[in-house]
Amino acid sequence: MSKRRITSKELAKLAGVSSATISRAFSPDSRIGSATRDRILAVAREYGYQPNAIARSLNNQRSRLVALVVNAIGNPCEAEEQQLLVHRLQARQLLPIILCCADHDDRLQLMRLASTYQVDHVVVFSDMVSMQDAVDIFHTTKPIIVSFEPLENENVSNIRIDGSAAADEIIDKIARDGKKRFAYLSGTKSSWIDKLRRKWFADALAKRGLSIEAEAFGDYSYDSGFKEAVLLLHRAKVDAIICGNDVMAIGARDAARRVLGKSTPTDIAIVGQDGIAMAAWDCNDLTTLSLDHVAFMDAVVELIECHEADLEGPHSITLTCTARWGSTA
Amino acid sequence: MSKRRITSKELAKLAGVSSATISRAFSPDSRIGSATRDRILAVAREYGYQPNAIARSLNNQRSRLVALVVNAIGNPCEAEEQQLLVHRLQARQLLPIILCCADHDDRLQLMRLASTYQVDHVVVFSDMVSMQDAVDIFHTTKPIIVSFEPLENENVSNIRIDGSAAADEIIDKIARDGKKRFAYLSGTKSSWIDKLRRKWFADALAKRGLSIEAEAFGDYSYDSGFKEAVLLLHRAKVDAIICGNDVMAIGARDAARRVLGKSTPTDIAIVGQDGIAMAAWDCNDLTTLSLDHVAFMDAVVELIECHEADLEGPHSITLTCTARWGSTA
DNA sequence: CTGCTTTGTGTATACGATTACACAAACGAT
DNA sequence: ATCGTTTGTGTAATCGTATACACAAAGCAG
Repeated sequence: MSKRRITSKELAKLAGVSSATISRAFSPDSRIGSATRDRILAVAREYGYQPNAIARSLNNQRSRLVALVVNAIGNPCEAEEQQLLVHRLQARQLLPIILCCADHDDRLQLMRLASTYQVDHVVVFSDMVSMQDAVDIFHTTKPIIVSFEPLENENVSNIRIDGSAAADEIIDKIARDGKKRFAYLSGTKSSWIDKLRRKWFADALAKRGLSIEAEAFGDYSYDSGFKEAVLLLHRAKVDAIICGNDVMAIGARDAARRVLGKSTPTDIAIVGQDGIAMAAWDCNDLTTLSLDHVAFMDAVVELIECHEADLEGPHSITLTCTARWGSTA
Repeated sequence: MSKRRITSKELAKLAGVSSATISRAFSPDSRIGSATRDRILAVAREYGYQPNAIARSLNNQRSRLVALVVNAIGNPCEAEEQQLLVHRLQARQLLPIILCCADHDDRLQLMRLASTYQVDHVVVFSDMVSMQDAVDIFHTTKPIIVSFEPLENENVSNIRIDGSAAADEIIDKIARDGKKRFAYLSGTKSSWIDKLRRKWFADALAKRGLSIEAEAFGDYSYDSGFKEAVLLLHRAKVDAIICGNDVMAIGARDAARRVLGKSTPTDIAIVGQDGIAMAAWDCNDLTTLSLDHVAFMDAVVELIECHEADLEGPHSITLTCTARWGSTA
């Protein structure tokens, strides 16, 4: 029943040493006799002693906490990456704090709250947060922010994603299949990453004298993909829809199939983005502009390690997307 | 550039008051003149001062950190719940630390690490961790553990889930449709929750003189559902498969369709469990034993609030599952 | 055996907030 | 005008650890 946790001072008494020695027993490279250390660790185990990380953080000025700013946990498009990152952080004895919020103001509030916990690193996945906000809120703790916005800021490291070649490849195939009228279904109205993705495809189309003829905005969810596709297909005669992510693409395909009775890729081509595992499921088999999530999260960890090692300045990594061919385009 | 965060003592000097007064300005119900408070808050905003949560936690003995022990983030079956819970925690100014690990030993290590951060609450979703382990590791901090294991322990609050009625309903329908030979595809070999779910269906079958004739074990993933279903259908002539979760059910359905050329529900009935959003997608339309995730997470929060309010003793809540009817059974 | 370095340990302080206690000023009632 | 209460603020201790510094013991070279 909630007995108070034993402190180093109390353990010191029990082990007949000073509290400083207790601390040293738990620090790998500190001057301490190996006999003393072994004895202390034994007594510690006996009494269930573990150094208090909160107190250590206060003293150290390092919390080993990492804030992860995300749009959503539930959406598979992000969840896969989050899972990979969380595992990698944990392997380094870093604990992830998830900041997840749909509403913009709440998100800033949340980031302010997390910043009071003196997080060592901040990973901003959410493209709704501007780099400037993130820098402002976290500037005092440790100013590395891993993000994907191509903004040059001395305190921000970022990862850039280039999908132009893969988008070109995909558009090439679809155009050669005879499709002529393209629609783009965005995930959000305001995010820059959505605009970037759209540009990859718009450029690929322009190269072939084509263009985005119809457009709609969803919220990265299946339901929005379904609904917007229905509306889109009713108001415009398009034979290809490029979607902002895979989940919306699945929704759009279901809409085309079910509501309009069209089949892919004969009647209409559907393209997703992200390359999540679900896209490759037999029932989906989506053609999608795919990002290597493992490489992506490795890059995030690389940036974090640069920061842990106190390497100065911003760092930048660029990743290239590839096309995953399915039966929808 | 990583300027040190300003402290209350420094701000005190700037505002011409003592650090105690600074602290009071940030504590809602403390004796402080409203003029002083306003002035301090203004100066604080100007210098970007925010009380250091780590220091406060050390003094308070309350970290406002919550450990969430989960099997996976990436699996949609859990992710939806996690998302709901994270939102609810954040609304209460509680920050969630995710502990996510497939491997059993790592998980215990991770829990030990989190416990050194003096988390206020622990929510154990992962059914691979025994209550005893959780109680042992977290007994010193705050001993409330919200879990689903029906174990009576004075320091553990739990949520029980009853799906027996819904399972009965589902089996009834399938049996009336003429299906006679049932298989059960488990999510894990060792978890008690999986055994519980299996029992609901086994009991419903027994009531009708039927039984589980074939069995297989997966890992809650699509791929394992697909693979195990193929093996299962090759070695046993079954016409219904009950799956440990929805994702495996989708895998099993794809296997039956694609590899065996069977269609649902005519040739074979497939049943999932969880009732995730994806199960209702047009392309899946799964029949599933569904749990109300909102009610579920509300229950978790209710237990946490009991604990925040220092209500003594363990608390227990029971939730009932319902059947969601789709086109797969 | 002397002087110097290394090793192991204790003492005391810092980390940045909260809060019990003390006390002065202001206020109200008689 | 006096006493008692309330209000606002400062002082100092506390939370649990890490570490700079001091110092004794031990090891070693000459």
